[in-house]
Amino acid sequence: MAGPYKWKHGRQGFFSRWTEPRKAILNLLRRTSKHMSAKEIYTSLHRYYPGLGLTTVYRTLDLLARMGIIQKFSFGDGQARYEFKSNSKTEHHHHLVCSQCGKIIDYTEFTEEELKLIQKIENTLEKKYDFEVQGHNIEFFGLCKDCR
Amino acid sequence: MAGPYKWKHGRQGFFSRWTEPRKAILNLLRRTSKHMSAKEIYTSLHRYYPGLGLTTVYRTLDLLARMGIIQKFSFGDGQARYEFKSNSKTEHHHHLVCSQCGKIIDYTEFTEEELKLIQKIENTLEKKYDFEVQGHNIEFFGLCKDCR
DNA sequence: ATTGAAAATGAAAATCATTATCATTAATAA
DNA sequence: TTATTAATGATAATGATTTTCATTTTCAAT
Ligand SMILES: [Mn+2]
Ligand SMILES: [Mn+2]
Ligand SMILES: [Zn+2]
Ligand SMILES: [Zn+2]
Repeated sequence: MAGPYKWKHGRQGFFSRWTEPRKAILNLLRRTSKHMSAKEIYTSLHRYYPGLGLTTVYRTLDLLARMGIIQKFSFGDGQARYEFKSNSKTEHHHHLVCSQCGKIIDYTEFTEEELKLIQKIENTLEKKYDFEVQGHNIEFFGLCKDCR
Repeated sequence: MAGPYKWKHGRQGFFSRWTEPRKAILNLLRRTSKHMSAKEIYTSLHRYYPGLGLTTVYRTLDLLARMGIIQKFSFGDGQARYEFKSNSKTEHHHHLVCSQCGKIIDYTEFTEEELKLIQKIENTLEKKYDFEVQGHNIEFFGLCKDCR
């Protein structure tokens, strides 16, 4: 009896095969500027990959999120939304969410002041609450141009 | 045939009767420091109000949120959570969310610097995006003391 | 006190996003 | 090739929230 099989494991042992569905889903999120839900991703890709199933979309999104490649958000409209997570700090951004129509606007204009303060706050929190800060979600909600 | 009936309308025309279930739900949220879900509120109150239905809890939470008395949150654990919204600025707070166990910690220690900067950012956003800011959600996520 | 319109309620059914099952297919080390 | 595991997708199950609908409650007008 042979010993256990060995696999070329994918990045960080999260998966072992970089398949078509996975590529397609990540590429879509890479390209789009939208904050897409699983259903939207499925509908968008199903056109080119008729075999693709919604289950695989959910599984892949979970996988990519666990790997830290994409970020999952709950904006409060009942479905999770995802976006590609750039590793460059300059592309980090926050959100403006219209509480009327649900539109989401990316907000990227950070001042030095802002960046420093956030860093300072995170340090304070780590000490005060013995909490390891991994990231933050900052959103401003209100009424967008069209919903005023 | 008499003309249309006239009603003493409740605050801002959102409702017309300040009933027992409504009082009970608001009072619970007023007292607790937790961030409770509809189900949790239902379970907690059902003990004292055996007639209370989960549907009424959902309806009342929606009502109170629309009135601006409570705030609805989506922390990403699959169910909405609610908390009483103090009108005093000193009680405004942000959240630390443990991505492992879901624990939510209120964070209230704001510096002058922090408050001013947030105000400044909101003003910038209003102009730049023609967006009427009504509030913000700021959360830091990571690992709590027990989950490190 | 009685009446009748409208509001509020709760049980049950419906909806909708997400997850679990399971049988099938694809990939690949041996 | 073959044996073994990974990946997939159809389907069923789950769980939170909403909708429907029949009943009860409230209250202004009589
Ligand atoms: Mn974004
Ligand atoms: Mn809180
Ligand atoms: Zn809008
Ligand atoms: Zn924790």
